[in-house]
Amino acid sequence: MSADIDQIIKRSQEVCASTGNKLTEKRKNVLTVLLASTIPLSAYDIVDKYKAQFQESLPVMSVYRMLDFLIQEKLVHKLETAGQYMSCAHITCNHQHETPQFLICDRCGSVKEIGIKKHIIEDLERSIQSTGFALAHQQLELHGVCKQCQAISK
Amino acid sequence: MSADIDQIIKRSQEVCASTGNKLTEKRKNVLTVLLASTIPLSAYDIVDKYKAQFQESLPVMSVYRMLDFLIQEKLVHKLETAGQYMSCAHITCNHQHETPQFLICDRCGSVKEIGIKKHIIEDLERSIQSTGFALAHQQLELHGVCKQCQAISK
DNA sequence: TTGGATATGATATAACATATCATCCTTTCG
DNA sequence: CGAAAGGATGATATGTTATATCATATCCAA
Repeated sequence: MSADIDQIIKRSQEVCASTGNKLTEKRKNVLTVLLASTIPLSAYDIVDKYKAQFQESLPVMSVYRMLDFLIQEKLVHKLETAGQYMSCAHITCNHQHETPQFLICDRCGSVKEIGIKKHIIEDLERSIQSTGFALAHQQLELHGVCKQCQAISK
Repeated sequence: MSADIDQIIKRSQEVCASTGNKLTEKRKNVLTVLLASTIPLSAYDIVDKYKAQFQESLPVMSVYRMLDFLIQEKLVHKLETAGQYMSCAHITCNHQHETPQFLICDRCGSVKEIGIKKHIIEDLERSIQSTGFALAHQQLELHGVCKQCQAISK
């Protein structure tokens, strides 16, 4: 485990402790698998990587439960448009989480998580207000082509 | 078929003709099923409704193909976060389509399609520009609770 | 009328997700 | 200490969304 990942895990344990929950060995391992990946993974991808990395087979049911837990602790995001999961890019940040905005490359599958500007969200909310709709978990998933893939196709 | 739906279908036929394509009987029926629904439907939902409405069984494979066609003609939208489909609320409008923005009620499943303000999209694009990412099909799916459901829960 | 293009059918399977009941492990409290 | 309770995980089955592939049918143009 790289020093970086080690540090993020340590911070994750603190996050869980602060909510009165436990980052068990297996939950920690699932998070580690996600941290080690440059692209988001499906629950079934995680089963495979987990087996390769830890020589231990995990039922997909358990992976889903552990993902639910990690999402609840805000250590992991689910990409709804892809049915995939990725670790939060800001686990070690102390500041409050902004509304996450994901730039999903439809060519290579990489995803960049950027914070969305507050005033854009505010504009969006204002634009919605007249309809009486109450926004829930705000998360924007934007599809396109990343810089690297654009360079390649030229 | 209601007069409203009848008119939308007529307009849809013109749209297809203008792109050199045909709104066949079955494609028209699939669109009719979607137009008649107040909530978005999955491909499998459409199979069921189609059977009830037209006394004819359609393979789900065909439904997916027809949906692909209708989406290409911009008569139908796919909600990526839900795996469901709905007819475009603006088929009979002549103006150019704005970036669609969907307000999805997580309680009752209803979806409201509203046009997003141009300046918000421009802000979003500017916010993304620095990363070198090229946006593709722009569509925002926002989850929350609609006005009616808020009223009920009070 | 025939031949190519487009549309649809049939079958199989992949990929993502949940329901349910059983088992195991830890914590707590008498 | 030891049993009860609650949380975490395992095992099995099944539901839901989507695609691959090959076959058949329909339509239009040369």
